[in-house]
Amino acid sequence: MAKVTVEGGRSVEVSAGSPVGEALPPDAVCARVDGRLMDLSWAVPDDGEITVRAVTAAEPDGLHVLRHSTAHVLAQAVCDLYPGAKYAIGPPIEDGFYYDFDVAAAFSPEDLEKIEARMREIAAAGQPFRRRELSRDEALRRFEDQPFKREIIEAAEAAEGALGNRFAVYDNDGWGDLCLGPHLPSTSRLGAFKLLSLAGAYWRGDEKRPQLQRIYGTAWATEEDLEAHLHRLEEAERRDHRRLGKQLDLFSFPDELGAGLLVWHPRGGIFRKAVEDFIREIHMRSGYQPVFTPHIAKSVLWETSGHLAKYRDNMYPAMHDENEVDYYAKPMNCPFHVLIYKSQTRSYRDLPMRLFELGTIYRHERAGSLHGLLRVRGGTQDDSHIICRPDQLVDEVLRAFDLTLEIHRTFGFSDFVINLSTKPGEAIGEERMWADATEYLRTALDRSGLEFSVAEGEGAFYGPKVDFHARDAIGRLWQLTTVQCDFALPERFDMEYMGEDNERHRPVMIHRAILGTIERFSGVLIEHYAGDFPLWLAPEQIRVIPVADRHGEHAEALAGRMRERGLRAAVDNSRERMQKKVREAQLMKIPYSVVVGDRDIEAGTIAVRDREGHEVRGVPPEAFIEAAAEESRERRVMGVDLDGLAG
RNA sequence: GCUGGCGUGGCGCAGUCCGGUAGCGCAAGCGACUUGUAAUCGCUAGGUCGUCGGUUCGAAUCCGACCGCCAGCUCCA
Repeated sequence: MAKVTVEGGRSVEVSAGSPVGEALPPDAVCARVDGRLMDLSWAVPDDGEITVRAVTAAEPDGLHVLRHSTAHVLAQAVCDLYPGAKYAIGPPIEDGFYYDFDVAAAFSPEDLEKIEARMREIAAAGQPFRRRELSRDEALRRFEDQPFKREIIEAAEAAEGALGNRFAVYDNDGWGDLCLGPHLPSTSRLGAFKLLSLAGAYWRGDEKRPQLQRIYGTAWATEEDLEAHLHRLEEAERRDHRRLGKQLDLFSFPDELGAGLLVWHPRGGIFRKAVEDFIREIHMRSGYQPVFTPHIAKSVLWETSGHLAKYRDNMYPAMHDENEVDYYAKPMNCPFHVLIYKSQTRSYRDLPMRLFELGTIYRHERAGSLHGLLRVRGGTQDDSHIICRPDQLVDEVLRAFDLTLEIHRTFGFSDFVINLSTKPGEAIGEERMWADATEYLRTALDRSGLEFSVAEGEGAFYGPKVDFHARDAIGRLWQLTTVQCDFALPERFDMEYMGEDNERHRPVMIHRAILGTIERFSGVLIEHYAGDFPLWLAPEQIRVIPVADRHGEHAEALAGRMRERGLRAAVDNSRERMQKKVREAQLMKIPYSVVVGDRDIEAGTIAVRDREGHEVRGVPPEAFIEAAAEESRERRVMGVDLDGLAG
């Protein structure tokens, strides 16, 4: 006999060797024993007492198991329907799971329906997942015709002699998969699932290895959870900046320009200018100096900087000019800023020098990684290089953090995930520099009191960095800010300053971009606000709508007064009905619509409507104009209280 | 870059499987209506069907290349 104590519950006596599941409530999907997740069928050892915790699909670990088992059933269904299919790996992922296959013909969306239907049959059949442990040889024999499984077995053994050379196999109804587990007790316990998409994926993520077909799915404990997730996907779709960019007439990517290259339309231009004006203003206020640099430079600059050696894959090919040297479009602004620094002998009194530029860069990103504004080939960074003495570095990094938080707060972001990224495989500079630079950043982070985690090997090729990821309105994280520490470029460019001791010293450099690129940041803002920009960012802030043609002149006068107060106001004088104009203004997500007709002209009032459809009549025009001008000037995220204006 | 899917007036789509030289809605222009909070009615114009090449009596439709877009290629039994 053995005694099983269920955490937060009672103790049960069970006979030795009986499944731990017998002691657990029926909604358990697996058990946590000594911190390890085990199948419900795991046999209780006969001697002692154990404490176990029931894990249900309502908690992350349980959901993970549920998704893992769903992936397993996906592979089973594929093997049923496509004899000879080779199956590779199928882990649970955030919100779902995937499984990679090698099958003769490409899957089509119709195949997904068939596969999903087969999965439902398997679920309905209630097949138990049975765990067995095999020796290496047995396992190899068991997966004789499954090359990916064989490779996993061989690699696992080479790596760690996993499980002491025992390999777990989960079988249900004759079909089995190599898997550490745990799994659900039965396919009948699968939750609500749906196959979502198809994609290619390299075996082991290596582009030199065979490309497999990946099927993505999502799985949840309940139908309601699944519905909620599908709803979130729709919500993300509704916010898609590429769709909104078109709808709001902000920008476009004409084919004629080339992939990843865009033009900003007038409405997008106003929006972008609002972003840039703010960014310039706050940088000037924070002790940065504006600089301007060209878009191309001779190859020698990129040789010195190390870009041709380490960053060439991301650069556009050279421009050849007969009888002249090659030129390259710049993928970064740093070398130019270095040249500005080096234009004269610098004193320790000149430091820190904070050079700021909205610098346009060109990067030949892989064709398949381009994604609207979020990944472009030509973009403009809010780029700064802070050149300082080593003893100033920590303070300068802290100042950069402060500026980062202030800027993001203004744009409506307040929740961040922060990473300290360390030396990558491809890097320049001595080990010593890397260690020092990383230590400075860590010190600054510690002093800032910000929470952070370390991302090994994720640094830039010239130095370690701190990245800020902002959480948006629907909980997604976006990498925006990067603050990078660089001891290498000052060395390469032989940057110096005269110290107090009348000796030459080497400065250090901080690279930092707070928004990242204006393009990418704009994409994030569009998705964050779903196009409903705060007033100060809205291309058209107020649309004045005359009820009938005869009110046009009055509307124009009103809009004129708004413009005098610095507001971006326009009159809709198209020959449409007023209702149509209201609809139009709302579809264009214009923050405020102002309607004027006979009654207003007579009473000297206006009717104000926000883009959510909230409407207030009888508002004194000056009160509204004043409130809106203030909202815009102060770059508020929240709109004015319309009800408070009604007098 | 790779795998799969897609590309038809400014925008959103049908037509492509089973070749016979294009259709709808919105937007645009014109006319009528002059309207109080999410689409008034009518008329008109607009497309060498991404590009180039091939097959065919004939290609939006079939084949090839290229360009562009979309999903993924990071999560490692």
